[in-house]
Amino acid sequence: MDLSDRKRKILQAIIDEYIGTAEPVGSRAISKKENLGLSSATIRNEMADLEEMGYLIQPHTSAGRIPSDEGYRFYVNSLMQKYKIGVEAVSQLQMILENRVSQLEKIIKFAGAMASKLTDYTTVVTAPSGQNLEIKKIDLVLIGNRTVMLIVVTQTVRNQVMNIDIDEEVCRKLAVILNQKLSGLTASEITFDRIQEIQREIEQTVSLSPKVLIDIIHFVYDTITDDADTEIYVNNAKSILKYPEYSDVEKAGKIFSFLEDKENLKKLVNSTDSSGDGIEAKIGKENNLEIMNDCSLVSINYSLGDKASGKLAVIGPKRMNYSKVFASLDLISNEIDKILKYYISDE
Amino acid sequence: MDLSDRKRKILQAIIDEYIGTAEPVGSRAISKKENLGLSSATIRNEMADLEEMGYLIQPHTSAGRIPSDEGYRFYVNSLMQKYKIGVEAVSQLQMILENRVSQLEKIIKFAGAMASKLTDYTTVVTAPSGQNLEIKKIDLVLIGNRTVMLIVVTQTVRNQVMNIDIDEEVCRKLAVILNQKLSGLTASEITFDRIQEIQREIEQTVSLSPKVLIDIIHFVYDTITDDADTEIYVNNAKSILKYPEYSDVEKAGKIFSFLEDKENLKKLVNSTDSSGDGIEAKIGKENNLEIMNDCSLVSINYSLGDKASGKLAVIGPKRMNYSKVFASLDLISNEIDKILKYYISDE
DNA sequence: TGTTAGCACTCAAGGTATGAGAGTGCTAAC
DNA sequence: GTTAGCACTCTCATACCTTGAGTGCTAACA
Repeated sequence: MDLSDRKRKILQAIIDEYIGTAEPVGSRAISKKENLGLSSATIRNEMADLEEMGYLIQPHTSAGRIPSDEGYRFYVNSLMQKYKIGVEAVSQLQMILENRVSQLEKIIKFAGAMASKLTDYTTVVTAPSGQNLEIKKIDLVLIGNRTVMLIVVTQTVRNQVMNIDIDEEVCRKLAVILNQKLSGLTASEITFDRIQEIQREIEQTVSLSPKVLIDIIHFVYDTITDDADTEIYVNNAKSILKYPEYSDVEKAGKIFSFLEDKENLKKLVNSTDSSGDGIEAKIGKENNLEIMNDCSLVSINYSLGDKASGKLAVIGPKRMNYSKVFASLDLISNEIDKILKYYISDE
Repeated sequence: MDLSDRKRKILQAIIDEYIGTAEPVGSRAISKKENLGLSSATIRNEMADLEEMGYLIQPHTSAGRIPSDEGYRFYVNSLMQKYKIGVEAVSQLQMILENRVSQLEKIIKFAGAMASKLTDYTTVVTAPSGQNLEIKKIDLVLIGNRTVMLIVVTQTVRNQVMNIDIDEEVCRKLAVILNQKLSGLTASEITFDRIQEIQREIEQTVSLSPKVLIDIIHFVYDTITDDADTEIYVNNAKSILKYPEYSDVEKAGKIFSFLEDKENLKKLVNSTDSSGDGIEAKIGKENNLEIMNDCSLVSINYSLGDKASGKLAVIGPKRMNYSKVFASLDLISNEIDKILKYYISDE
């Protein structure tokens, strides 16, 4: 299955060209542009071979060739040139980040925005699950008549509201117990057993009707362990409309619907490999999703030390500038890692 | 400037028709559909009059007429029929809301989602400014080495992070003082003078380097008064692509860019009347914004008692179904008001 | 005086033919 | 193994024509 050096060069030239123009590329164009010293006829023969091998597709007899999914795959794996991001961009990114040590969420949103700015494609970024973040503090605040807000502080803040009939005094006592028992743990370490232990402790200290107590216990447990609404942020969705492959409004609309459907988007993004710290590209059908057949998803994991991790991904046309996207994601994820490591360090 | 009854009926019929079809409507169509007992020739004469008066426009000589901005305006002010929302939809909305008394943010997001579901247009919803919400509690939590998070609880939670070198003990003391001095107030009541008063109090109780103290004071003041990032949520942006007036990808792209540009979107939405509790429609050029020339913005204020208010708005083609949009916004804002009133009541 | 039928006219939209251009595959010669 | 040359194919843009919807005007009618 390996290709002659000449075939590789030709395939690379075709894909590079196609990425730029979105037009099928012909033999003449290649023989002119590249200085391979070959005539178009020779290139034609090679192209016919490459097509037979499955790397190229001919939309119709008298058109040039475009890369197949396999062609892109080969390109990404073996042919692609390394893209070098300009020094100005890098130092600008670093500068902004340094002045922006702030909430986790802001950093994450910023990462997405930055990626879409560098690549000019749509980006998707998910917040870390929070299940592995240490609970710094828990608070219970009365914010209205019969309305209590539970606030869980980790690197970020999660809050939830419940209607229940308790007074400020009780609130305070409950908060003290919850803090004693839970702070320092991570959400994933908190089992329902542990919470029930707390329930017994509360029974001894505070006088509450059993129903209210049970409600509170469930409330606390749910709030802490609920991971359903890990956020997912989409940036620059409109860039989709820039690419000729979506000039069909019908098609564009479908992609937009998909990008607004956070649940399925999460599924897609989470279907990428979560273990490594490398970049993963899923090209067209590799995504196993009808709507992504004409798109590629390039993703990278960023991490908060060893505690939790999220994903930063780019969604774009299959003929995206992979090398630029790879370089951008790599850069951002590295810089963000640095910041986050500093930001959550405990010593 | 008043119109004969017949002209009104004809104008109404034309706009109703155009709202449905997005095609210029001709005299024959009107004379057939409406049972006015008039021939197309008569209608034609009336239409010529209406055009002269500025209510209608003829895209080209041999086409039917479409409403002008003034035509829509007249329609909205005087002609429009009341739309009745189905009982099922209403009771469904009420049911969901009742089971969903939860954070302010969630309610707001839900309002936007619901409006876009009812109308099938793009909706925009802004959170209340927070400046008039009472501070329930303030907390200061150490979340990492030299990293402090300030948490301000009102009906909602705002948090901000700062790098500063203090220990847990100091944190706690500061939190106590801040709570004593600030809880119960609204952000708008907090002046820098007042904060400086607190600064003096801190100086007496806690030993801190002057620089750190000043940093903290600024940090607190900024976090509380910062209103820059009041959120704005966009729903169902993709619906734009459904309407033939945006089948031009170019045009659609511009609208999308605009919808992603939160700052300018806020400006647009906030340019609507904020005092009343009625519905306001801005049609085409009335928005004073190039990009909105072919769109209408219909908005309503919702309120949290008398304390703060936000906006719920629909953005759609000028030929939107105004009467349905009006009814939907009215319904949702009413229901949300009810819930919020209950939710923030203090007694 | 208001309404209507009739007719000539206009214009956009859609279908068809045509030609140019890009690109291919194949063959034969180098 | 490489290349020049040629016939062939297919898309795209253009021009042209037809069709149909709709108008404005005029003259006749109630």
